[in-house]
Amino acid sequence: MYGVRVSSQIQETGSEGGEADQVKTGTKAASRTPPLSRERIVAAAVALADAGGFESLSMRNLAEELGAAPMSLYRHIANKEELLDGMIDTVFDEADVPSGQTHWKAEIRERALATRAALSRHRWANGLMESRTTPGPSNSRYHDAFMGCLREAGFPFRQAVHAYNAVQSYTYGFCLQEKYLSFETPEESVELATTTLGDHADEYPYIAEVAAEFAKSGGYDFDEEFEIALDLILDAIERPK
Amino acid sequence: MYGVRVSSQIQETGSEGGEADQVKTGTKAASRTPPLSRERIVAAAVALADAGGFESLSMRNLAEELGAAPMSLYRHIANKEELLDGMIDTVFDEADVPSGQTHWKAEIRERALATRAALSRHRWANGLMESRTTPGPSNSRYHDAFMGCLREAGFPFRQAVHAYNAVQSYTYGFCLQEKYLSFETPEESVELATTTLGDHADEYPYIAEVAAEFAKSGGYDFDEEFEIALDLILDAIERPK
DNA sequence: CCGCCTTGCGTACACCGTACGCAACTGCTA
DNA sequence: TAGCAGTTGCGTACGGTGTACGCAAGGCGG
Repeated sequence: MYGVRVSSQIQETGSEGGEADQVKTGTKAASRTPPLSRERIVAAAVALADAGGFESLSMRNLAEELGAAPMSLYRHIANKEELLDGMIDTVFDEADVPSGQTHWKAEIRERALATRAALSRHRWANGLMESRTTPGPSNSRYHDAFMGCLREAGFPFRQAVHAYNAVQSYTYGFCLQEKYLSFETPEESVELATTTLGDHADEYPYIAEVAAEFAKSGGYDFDEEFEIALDLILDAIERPK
Repeated sequence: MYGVRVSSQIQETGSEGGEADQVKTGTKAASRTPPLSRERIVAAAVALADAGGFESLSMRNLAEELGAAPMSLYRHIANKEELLDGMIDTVFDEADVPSGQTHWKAEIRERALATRAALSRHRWANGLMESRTTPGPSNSRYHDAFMGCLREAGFPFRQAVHAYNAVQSYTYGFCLQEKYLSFETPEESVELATTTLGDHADEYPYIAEVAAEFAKSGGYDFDEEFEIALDLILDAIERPK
């Protein structure tokens, strides 16, 4: 979890030969590194946070990953906050989905799945969202399309808002918890539970039950669980009330 | 948002009857500050983060708030991570609720409301939860009681898990979004919307509609909205399926 | 060829979490 | 009562962070 190198994907991709020498704007010869740009920086930041964890995303690490000096980045982004905004926006971009292809219920379902997929590809995103307040274009597009899907399906305004709220909140919340719990195998879940419980297993009988049940039934399937309550919510929305 | 003083509430809480004060080395005179302790430190950290925002919570600021030197805190907590764990645990403590008093539906509803109340009293908590992995006692108690309420009400194990997941995810997710959007007055919401939209109002027609609707109907009532979809979910859980 | 404008970077600063070791106080035991 | 061990507070210092500032070197229009 340290000094992770992600560069192969990011910087120039082709620089096999390590003579990344003339950082210089080489008077001749193809200068190895392509020029910095906002997009290249943001993409590298996303890749770095994905690979090395959010805490490894420092301006210095990022610069190194890009083969540049730390302060060079500031020619393209105002500050780290803006960088984070950009990163969040790429997540929303990934979470978007073509609209108007199917029944609203299928589309909303797909949107929720895509959102969860994007958020679990970039585990740092969920925690980051809460601190961001200036949405980027993909963010706006994403939310607009989501709301649009419901309105176009004929939901009256208020109902559309309620549906939007229910699905969106559930999705974010699920991803949050998913990361919070984050055990991925049955053994892990049991281990976590026993660690958590310590010797107080009898103090928390219902947690103990959950641990025991999942231990014997082969663990917790996050995908399945996500969809079960999602469908519950979608059905509830559909119902005339 | 700077140099916020929170001390009045924190230090000296027990001064009421307490001339048990000079635990201090005070050769003379009632030395003002009670001795440091883990609880006092955690409580001060919560108060500081509440008042000054999470970013103002540095060990140095916290120490100053407590009238101590930065390094003194480390006699009582291993490191900042542990401090954060403690802070989260106090939030869960606040979010808990007496159990077994009423019908499960009323109790779960109340639990969700209490959770939201605690999370919005401490706006830093939601973003913090995602990084914590070692739950404290209040955390375990909270989750155990929640699950216990459902099991005691007769839900079979799997169903209880689904219900737990639906309500819990929705609640966390709502609070996350609430903070993310965080406008509190109609004017604010309109302002935010127009800022967000910029001159591209026609690019995001559905967001624009939301802004317009809420502008004329007196803003967005988070409390009401939370409960509407919450009840939707609770009803869906209740239904035999 | 000259000057301007953009891009990259080296240095420096304030702030962060915290390792380490000393000093002062407490409470015990002789 | 003297001494000693243990606990608590703190001063100093180190390596990390984000980033202000100003210089240097290319690209480019005149």
